[in-house]
Amino acid sequence: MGHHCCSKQKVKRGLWSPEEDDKLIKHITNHGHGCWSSVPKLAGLQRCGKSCRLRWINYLRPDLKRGSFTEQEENTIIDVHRILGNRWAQIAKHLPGRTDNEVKNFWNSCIKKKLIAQGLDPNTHNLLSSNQTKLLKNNNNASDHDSFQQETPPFTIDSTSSKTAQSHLAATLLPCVNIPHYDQYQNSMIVSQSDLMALDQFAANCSSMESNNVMSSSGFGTLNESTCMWDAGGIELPFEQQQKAGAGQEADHVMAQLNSSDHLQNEAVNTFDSNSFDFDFVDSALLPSGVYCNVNSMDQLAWD
DNA sequence: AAGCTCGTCAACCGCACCCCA
DNA sequence: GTGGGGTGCGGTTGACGAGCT
Repeated sequence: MGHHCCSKQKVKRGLWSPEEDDKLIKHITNHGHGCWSSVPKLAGLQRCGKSCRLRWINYLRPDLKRGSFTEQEENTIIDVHRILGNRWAQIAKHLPGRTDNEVKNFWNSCIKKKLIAQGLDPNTHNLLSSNQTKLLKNNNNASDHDSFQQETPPFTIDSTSSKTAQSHLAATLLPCVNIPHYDQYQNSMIVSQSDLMALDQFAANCSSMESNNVMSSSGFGTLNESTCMWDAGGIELPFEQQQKAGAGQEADHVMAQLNSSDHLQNEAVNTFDSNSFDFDFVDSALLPSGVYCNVNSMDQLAWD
């Protein structure tokens, strides 16, 4: 079945020969691609326009970067994917010289496995249960864990969410504070049962939040879905609790940032169970990766 | 050496969107 | 408003090579 753009003509399919590449390069160099459907005829190729376009974009374009992905590129992909999901073209825009196809292949063949190996759901970036991890390792296929995605929609929790959705925040919190540079922190991601319970309690207490609060690689934030922009300090932690936990200067800085937005603070403070949350854990989990203090390119992204 | 399995990646397919007549 | 052509995008396929038995 050919493309509608070339259904009337006899077209060649499959791998491109060097001669075909030459013809396409010469044509586009001399004339530009213009209307892709007319390129094969003008370039003397027995291909459809769509195939020419793909070949040019994914392989022949002069500004393409070759070689394997760098660690920095890998981290960027993970960070952007956490926010955008499988929007490969958007992700590729943050990696100069890389194509959506390249990013997608790299994700499916490499990153996905790494995340699963670390017990993270590659779709949601949430911490997987041991059962889910086993399942994903056995069936390393995106379609196999769609069910997880449906049960745990990524990163969103709002005032209308069910208790299940709210407690999803707890599951979201853990991986998000560690993922950003998972290769650096994978060995330090030690989470006790009591921490998990405390987080769950924290999530349960956040029942009156407004808007959609999400976790970014840069820490707590609020994603305005209509604008796709981040607001700082979407989730507020009570100041006295940080003090009680003995958080130091960095925590002060954090709280100063958080307190600058009192949007949710009062409700969070009012509903927070001061005895059930381990701030030492939050402190140790957040601050080492500089999640509050560094406003990096990922923040800029949300935003785009 | 031959056959098999698995991973990678180029290419294809089908759908959605945009633009224009 | 609408239909058709062109384009972009994400999911999927299949060829190919490396490693293993």
